[in-house]
Amino acid sequence: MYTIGEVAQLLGVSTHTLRYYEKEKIILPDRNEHGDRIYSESHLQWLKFDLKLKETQMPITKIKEYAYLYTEGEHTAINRLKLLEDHKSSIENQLKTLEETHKMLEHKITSYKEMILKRDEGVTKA
Amino acid sequence: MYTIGEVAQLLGVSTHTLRYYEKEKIILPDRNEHGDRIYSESHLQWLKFDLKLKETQMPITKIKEYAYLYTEGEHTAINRLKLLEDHKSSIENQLKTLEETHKMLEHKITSYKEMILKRDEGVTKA
DNA sequence: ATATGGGTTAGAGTAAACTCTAAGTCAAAT
DNA sequence: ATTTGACTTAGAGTTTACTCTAACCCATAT
Repeated sequence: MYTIGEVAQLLGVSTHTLRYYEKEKIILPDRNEHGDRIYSESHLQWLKFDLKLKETQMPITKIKEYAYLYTEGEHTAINRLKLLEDHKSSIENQLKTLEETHKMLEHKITSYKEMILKRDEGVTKA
Repeated sequence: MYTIGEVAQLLGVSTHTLRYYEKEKIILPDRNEHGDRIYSESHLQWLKFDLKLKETQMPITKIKEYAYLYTEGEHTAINRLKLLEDHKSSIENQLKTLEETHKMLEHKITSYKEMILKRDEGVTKA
């Protein structure tokens, strides 16, 4: 069981952000007798997953949608499946772009190194 | 040689965006006798590269910096090299996150499919 | 006693990257 | 003649995802 501050620390987000996610109904932690938010292990896992979705460019609106469907129960399973499959495709596209660009950069970096080397040889000779 | 509208079409950006990039000194196309922007093949290649950087999460400020260093001449080659190497690292981190999340999604998707299948079997039997 | 960390509402502010509007000009094509 | 696509300046507006402030309350730890 974690307080908001502990969760913030653990996940590297601010307490502001956690309250904002709650306002957006992305996570709904429990409360203790004082009204303080209490996050369980499963809340933490949920948040971690959400942050992975965010890191992989899923917009907050989609994450909200997923969370909403979740609260709506089992009959939304197909919708959630669809949403996750769409995101999987998106990730595959991103991977493609990143791999391509990675290759381009490797080439450019090699060229730059050669260029600098030749230039510096020239300087040494002069 | 391309007009701004042609470049916009080819690259899938708006003419607004191209003028904005020019204001930000990311691309500086030539002009014809009427003052219309004229983009050469190399301008196009430059833009394509910039868009790849953008797609791989390089902020516009960094792209501007790279463009600025370029205009400053050969003595900035080491700085440009450093910038590209940093971005290569960033891409490697993104790849890691995406691959991890891709795996997570594959698992979740499998679970969902099983869950839906079992549920529908139940319905058929009832 | 006071500092720390938690709570609230309501709303303002921020940064990034566009995106668009107004209001006018100019040239080529139909 | 008019539509189309180009140009200009200057600045306003939009979206996303926070981020923070005010102003006040409550409980635990030092």
